[in-house]
Amino acid sequence: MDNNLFIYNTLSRKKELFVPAHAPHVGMYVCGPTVYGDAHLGHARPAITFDILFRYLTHLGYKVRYVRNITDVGHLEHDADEGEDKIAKKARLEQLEPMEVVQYYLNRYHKAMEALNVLPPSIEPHASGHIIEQIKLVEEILKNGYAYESQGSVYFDVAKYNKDHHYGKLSGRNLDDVLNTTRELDGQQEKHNPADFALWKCAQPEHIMRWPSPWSDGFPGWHCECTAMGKKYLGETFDIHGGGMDLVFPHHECEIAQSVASQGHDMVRYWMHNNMITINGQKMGKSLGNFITLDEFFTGSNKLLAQAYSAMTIRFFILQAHYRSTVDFSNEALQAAEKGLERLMEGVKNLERITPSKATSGIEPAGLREKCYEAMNDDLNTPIVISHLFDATRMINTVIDKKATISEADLEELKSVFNMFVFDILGLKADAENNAAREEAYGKVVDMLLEQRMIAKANKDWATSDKIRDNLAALGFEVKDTKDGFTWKLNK
RNA sequence: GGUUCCUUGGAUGAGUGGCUUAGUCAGCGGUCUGCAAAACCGUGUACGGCGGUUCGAAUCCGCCAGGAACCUCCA
Repeated sequence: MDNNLFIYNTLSRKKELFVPAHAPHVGMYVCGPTVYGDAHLGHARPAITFDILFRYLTHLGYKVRYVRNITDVGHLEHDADEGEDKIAKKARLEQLEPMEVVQYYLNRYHKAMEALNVLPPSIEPHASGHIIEQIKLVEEILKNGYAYESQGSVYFDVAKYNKDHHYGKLSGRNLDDVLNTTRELDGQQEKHNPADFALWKCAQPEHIMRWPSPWSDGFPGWHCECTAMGKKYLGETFDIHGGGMDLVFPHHECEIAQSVASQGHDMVRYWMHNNMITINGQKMGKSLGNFITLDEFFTGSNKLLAQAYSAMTIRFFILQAHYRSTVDFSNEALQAAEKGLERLMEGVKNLERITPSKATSGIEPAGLREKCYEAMNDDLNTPIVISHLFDATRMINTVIDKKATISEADLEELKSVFNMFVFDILGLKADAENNAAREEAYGKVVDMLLEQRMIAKANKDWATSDKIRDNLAALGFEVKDTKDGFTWKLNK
């Protein structure tokens, strides 16, 4: 399982050679969505980023267990410990069972992920299905003296922990900074210290989602689920933990503290974080209200959108930026991505139309595979991979134009590299046609018209010929003349 | 205010000491075509500002300006 994959570890702030603890097995945990609303463009970023990692590690021959959780309890609004549970609030507003809310949005999330060609994870555990594991985690932390009970709730004792370990090592903070900047909020008199976070919350009488525990009927703190479920499915130590950069503090910092406090050491070897998608230079997010849902992109039903964008355009758009850079949404950028993707996919199709020659001349197809691997190994540099594929696309088109030739061996190599990187690793695909049969029928009509046009052309009846072509163009059919006939395609 | 980070051509977006500063989109010129389209070829006064280190900096260091994320839930 030799490889030279370097990934950026948030913990060390450096690119590190990836060496799994138990090769060929790789354990990978990624924070999934809180399912109380439709997924938006921002949610596509980690899903696609870690989909690429999942695909690439699998491609390299690792046996990857990829866990992506579903947060369906314990995620509070407004502030860490006193707000209303997000799921419960939505349920109350829509008069549904909380689990109905969860199921509804989870189904829609899965549908969006499928459209984006994001592979399903190996395990997708729900927080609400792991209450027992979370209670056990809290008990261990209590036993080790890093937590205290207060009025039925249990809090993590950050000050105590920080005496023995460094609270803030992931986010680069020290406890004094945290203390100086933690807001004083109402109802925090239960805590010894404002920086302490809840491990278990005693439920108020009106709270629907509640479970019995040694301390009270209540629910687990948000940070517990990932620690408990990561350990359950990936063990005390696993390789990769991913998520959005906005989760570094406090969520992932607290996860580390919980792991260390319960088992004496951190679970995670490589922490990876994707950057944000911005809109007008600002983070796209639920609380800011400036988000566009994925469905809205697919249908174009949002005032900010000039048109609909296919799921593959979204995927390609995201992959054209490195995952640790912010990427700014704009119609112009998405339209550029749409055209670029079309060019690339056209190149893939053209590959099948090439007739190989005896020798390769005029182009230089060698080394493409290595260059693509090199880019992937450099912290998943997908924009560079794509640029290499575009270079190869130009070669393909040159051969198609009969301005260069390619040998059978080189052609096979190009096909192999394209299939591997475009489809298997980058996970791109041709956008599916919905009503294929109907389109086929329309296509035949277009063929018929174009046959007529061929006749007109043979008669040098340019007026008729142009009229057919122009009328088709007006309907969105783009006609291309070839040496011995024609091809056409429908634009949108 | 604290912590972390960013600022590259018309739009995006890679690159972190020297080799031609990727690629995509848009623009311009050309080849091809009956004319187009597509494709191909060519084309761009880009590295926030000011200093410093260096034989050499977009790339390292300092200061300044502007912006962002986190510090409360957020992918």
